[in-house]
Amino acid sequence: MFYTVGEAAKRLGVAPSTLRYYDKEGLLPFVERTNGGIRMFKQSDFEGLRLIECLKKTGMPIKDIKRFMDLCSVGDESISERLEMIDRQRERVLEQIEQLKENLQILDYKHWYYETAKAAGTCAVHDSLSAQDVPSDLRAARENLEGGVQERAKGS
Amino acid sequence: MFYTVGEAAKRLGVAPSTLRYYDKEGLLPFVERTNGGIRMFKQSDFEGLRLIECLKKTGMPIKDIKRFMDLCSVGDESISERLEMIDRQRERVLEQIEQLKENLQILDYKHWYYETAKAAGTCAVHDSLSAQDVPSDLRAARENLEGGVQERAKGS
DNA sequence: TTACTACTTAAAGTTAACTTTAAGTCAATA
DNA sequence: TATTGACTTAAAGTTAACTTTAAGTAGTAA
Repeated sequence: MFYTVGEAAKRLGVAPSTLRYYDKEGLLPFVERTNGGIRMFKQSDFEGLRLIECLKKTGMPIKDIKRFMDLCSVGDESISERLEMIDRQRERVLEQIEQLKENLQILDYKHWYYETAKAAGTCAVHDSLSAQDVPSDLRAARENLEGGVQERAKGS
Repeated sequence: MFYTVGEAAKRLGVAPSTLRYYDKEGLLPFVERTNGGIRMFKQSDFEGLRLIECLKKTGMPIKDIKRFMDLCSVGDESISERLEMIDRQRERVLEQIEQLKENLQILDYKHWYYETAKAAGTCAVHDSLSAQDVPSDLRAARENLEGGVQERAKGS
């Protein structure tokens, strides 16, 4: 029912040194030790580790994750603050997704750009193309990419 | 019609040292200089910079961005390879979005968890709750978070 | 011509998040 | 009891992406 640091690391797909580092940074106050000082990860510890993974993957720095874990340790009096941290992180994730979607549009435009150039054998094919030659769902991204400041004279 | 490094940095919302660093790393081969050696950013340079921003924000390392810029410099013979790089990056972005959405679900569950705990004044309220007490759209996230390995005896 | 501000480079410094190393300990097996 | 492999800590090393510093140059305004 218990895992050593190596077994826990394998189960989580991280290096043992990573778990020791997290422990040293105070992210794993819930992990107990044997008399000999060896860490014993129990089933329920993996729930905390899964949350840490979630916070890390959504860009929360180690220090802030430690803050959250400290709040968990003090008990019920910190519920409101924990809720606030979760809500702030949720909003950051929504922003990240929006940002990625916007950048995805630019990559979609570039995909079309190079597909078209590849078919023509040269990027110069785009010199004679205007907005209506660009697939409608990519026009906004093209504007975004090119700054939309000035219109290039076509066919000149 | 030209920008110094400081003006370009301001327009892009980055530090001048960042643009100098990018230039040193070979990301800005298109930026020209005055006789005196001062960088002159022209309108069209901002298109390249916008693409660099896109690649950076989607997690591409500086080295790979340099690779892409080098490909741009060689001309039409590198179109296919540039297309491949764009396509690979597109897929990474789709993966990132999926990952973020999954982690968002966990945060949504935690939001509900702490809202409920806050209302009850204690996290212990969750000890007496079972799967059907969890909003249906959050059950999957709860399973994900708790590993779903074992069912806790209720009310014991 | 003298200030003055922003520019230049090279090199060193910073930060986050690990990873590696060194020296030693624990626990199970031959 | 001795060996083996995984564990322990502290401290140093790594990497990416900048930022800062130092020493000097460019270009403009008085």
